[in-house]
Amino acid sequence: MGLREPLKLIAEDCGLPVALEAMGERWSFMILRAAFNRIYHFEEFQSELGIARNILANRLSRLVDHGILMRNPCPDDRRKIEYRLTEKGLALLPAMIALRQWGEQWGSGIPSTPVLVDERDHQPIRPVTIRAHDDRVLGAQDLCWRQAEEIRPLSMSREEEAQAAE
Amino acid sequence: MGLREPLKLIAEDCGLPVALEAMGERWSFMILRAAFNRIYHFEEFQSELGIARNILANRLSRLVDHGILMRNPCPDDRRKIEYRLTEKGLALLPAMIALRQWGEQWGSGIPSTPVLVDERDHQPIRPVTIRAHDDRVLGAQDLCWRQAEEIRPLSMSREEEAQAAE
DNA sequence: CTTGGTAAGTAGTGATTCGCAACTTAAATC
DNA sequence: GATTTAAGTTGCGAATCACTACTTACCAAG
Repeated sequence: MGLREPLKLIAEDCGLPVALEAMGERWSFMILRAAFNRIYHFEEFQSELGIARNILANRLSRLVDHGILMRNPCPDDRRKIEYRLTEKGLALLPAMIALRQWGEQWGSGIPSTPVLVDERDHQPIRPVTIRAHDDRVLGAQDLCWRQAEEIRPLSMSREEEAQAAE
Repeated sequence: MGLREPLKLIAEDCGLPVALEAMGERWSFMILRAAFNRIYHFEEFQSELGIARNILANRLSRLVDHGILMRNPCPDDRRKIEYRLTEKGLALLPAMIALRQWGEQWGSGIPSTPVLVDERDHQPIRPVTIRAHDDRVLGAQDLCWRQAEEIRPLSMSREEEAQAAE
């Protein structure tokens, strides 16, 4: 039977299945990207993405159910509904940018214009990387797993000590 | 007809559709995660993930086709085949970690043990963030789009100037 | 207040994919 | 030679996807 088991039940030690449960379907990330690009209404999503209407309705509902989008009826035109990113939805930006940058760099090498830049000085953003607590950039070979109990704080800064003491 | 158009044809200005074309299917990220966790063989993936065998075979082939995994017959046991991450596959680590961290933080708030730590000092890694060229952390409101031509270098370091002059 | 148009969503219909189990092939092991 | 193991492949029913057409609620013009 195609009764698909939620992915999050498979490896609960990890947040990845939880994230995929919410965002792992075919159009979810494209809808999220559109929402970041100030697309707010059903018809806008539909014409922007070319997605089938029933699928779009289903995805938007799912994203709302997962608390990634919020559904606000427009006060000025009560036919219209605005889908807006919640805080939880906005928090997906690093994941989306990381995916996007990977696609740019490794997928058929498109220079990809327009470029995403820092609004303050209009310089391109850096590639998204894994960072150690002291901001060193880490690769896959620099990482390993530890139980939470094994982690011991070493050489806190003043700020961090003050924060930890709360 | 369900003849699904590749997502990358829809918005070519962006690497996201390209990334989703390769990694957007149901099990792809779970397989990638397993590969990062030193799962290399078909039967290991199968028992680790509980995925159907035909789907697993299909996904592994697709990931190999996309250059994310490489398929190496084992010299010692010629029945066995090792699926190993390529450089392109390893480059997905930031995207995967970003997704994982989002799932941890926003999905039912699991503390998530074991924790991913820096191998050098066994301290937990930082949350993945968007960074400006000078390493400032940026949020969604700090970003905007620019044409590549509009970007002008300002205040290069010696190294960057030397690199740009090549 | 009726007609036309727009926004959002639903229903119907095939094509495709998914999930499960059983089967196949080739190589290693007993 | 017989059995076991690794890596798939095949067949089938269920779920999902995509396309089109239809519906409902609302706004706007005449």
